[in-house]
Amino acid sequence: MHSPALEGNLAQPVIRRLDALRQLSERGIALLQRAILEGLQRAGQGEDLANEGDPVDSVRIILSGWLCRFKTLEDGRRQITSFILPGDACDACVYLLSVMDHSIGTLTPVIYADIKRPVFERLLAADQSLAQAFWCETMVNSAIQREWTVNIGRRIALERVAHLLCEIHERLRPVGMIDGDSCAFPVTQIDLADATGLSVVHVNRTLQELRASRLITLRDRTLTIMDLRGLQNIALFTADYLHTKRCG
Amino acid sequence: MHSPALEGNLAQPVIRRLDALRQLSERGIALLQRAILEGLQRAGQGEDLANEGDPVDSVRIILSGWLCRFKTLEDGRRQITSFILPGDACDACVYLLSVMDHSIGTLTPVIYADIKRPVFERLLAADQSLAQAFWCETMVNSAIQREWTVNIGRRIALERVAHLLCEIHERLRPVGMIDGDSCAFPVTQIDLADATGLSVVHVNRTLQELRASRLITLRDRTLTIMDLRGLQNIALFTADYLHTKRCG
DNA sequence: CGTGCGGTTGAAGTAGGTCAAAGGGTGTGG
DNA sequence: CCACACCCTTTGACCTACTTCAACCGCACG
Repeated sequence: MHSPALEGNLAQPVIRRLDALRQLSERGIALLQRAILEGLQRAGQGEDLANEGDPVDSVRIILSGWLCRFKTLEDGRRQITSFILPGDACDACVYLLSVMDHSIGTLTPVIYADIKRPVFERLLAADQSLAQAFWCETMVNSAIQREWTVNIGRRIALERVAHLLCEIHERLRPVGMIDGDSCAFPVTQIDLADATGLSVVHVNRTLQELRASRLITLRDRTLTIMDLRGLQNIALFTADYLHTKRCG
Repeated sequence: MHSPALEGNLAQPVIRRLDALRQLSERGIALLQRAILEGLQRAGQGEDLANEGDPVDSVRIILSGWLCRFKTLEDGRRQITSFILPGDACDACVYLLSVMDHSIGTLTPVIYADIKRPVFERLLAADQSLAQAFWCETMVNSAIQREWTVNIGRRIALERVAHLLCEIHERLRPVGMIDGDSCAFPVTQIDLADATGLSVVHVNRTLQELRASRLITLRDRTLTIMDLRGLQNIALFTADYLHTKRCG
């Protein structure tokens, strides 16, 4: 686990993700890679990396594993506001706000880099392409959050679940986590319900409908999209909001 | 309208907003004020300032008037994803994405400053406090968007509408647009429905319920919150996510 | 071998949607 | 100055997509 080769691989998803948004300079890549290796951390499944109210003083970059942001109402109702996938920088900039207004929990074991704020700021100052890539990432996250608002506000259950699956599929691709038409999908139906604003029971029935329509298979934490076009159609999905083209 | 005094006043909401997030330097204020005055624009009510797919090459800072961001599905369903209030910088950073993934429409006549990207970037480079304030603003907007996800996903109609009213009230305060317990509220029930993910009919009945509970008055585009604590209670509202304390 | 979690099923209830029509205010054109 | 049109609001009746409750199943794990 501590051979240079393996460690180099660890940073791959992040670099792929950022480089897809904004071409990184060689120097930027090297600096980033070093910062990542110096801040390596692990967390188990079902842990909360941060809670509402916590002070924020570092940036976390996810190297492997899935997480989710969520908020909980006083009476226990829970809403997942986004999924954080390998290569995502969670809180690249949230730290500007000093205090967490939401929580972050792991859905799987996770390997991440914890980069202290001053280190991160030096990183951005040292390489313009890195700074721009991180800002782009932040803006894409905002765009995703807007789309979730639309999804939950105006799509019916079937469209809503389908849309979420399309989004995750599309986001996993650039970081190389799609294998054919399948991908890991470590999200329980409970999580899916909390992410879509539906009840577990209804998510269950909705998934069955998607399966019955031969659009997807979802078993043993593996999602297979059998008919991507079909799924996108019923989801009213267009990938524009993910801004996968290079920006800036 | 073109006396220096009046023009100075125009920029007030923006400066108050940004300064509340991150104390601005004298120099920063002066630079910002100049950039604003050089880019003054107007728009009428019901105009779209930008549409999905449009290229983005400037930042708009709202000096007076209300706008909303929204997305429309193919079949006409519409979701407002946020309200843009006086003092807000719409797209302070969205321009990084090059293409709009949503539209922006006016709810009232609007006065705004259109600042071209290179000018804006020079502004940020010239004064650190301005740069930080704008980034903070962007992060607060993300936080608001997350809360909307929670609102629409997990709150019932009554809570949801109440929460939206609380939020707007709270956001108008720092820019000095609250008069006692009243404020302008140029949002139709149609808009309210599109913002909350409800139907117009149900928004209407929900408002009546809030009125019957003597929590609010809403007539002639004026909102009066008669019992703020009560409204916040049923909305499960806490202002934390608005990060009104200085940050950074 | 129990215990607990996630998934599945059925039955019954309800929050909120849809449809349709009517009322009030305002602006416009004849 | 009236009439008409348009937009927003309001109301009533009916409908349904989704929730809730409750139970059961299968599987992994201690």
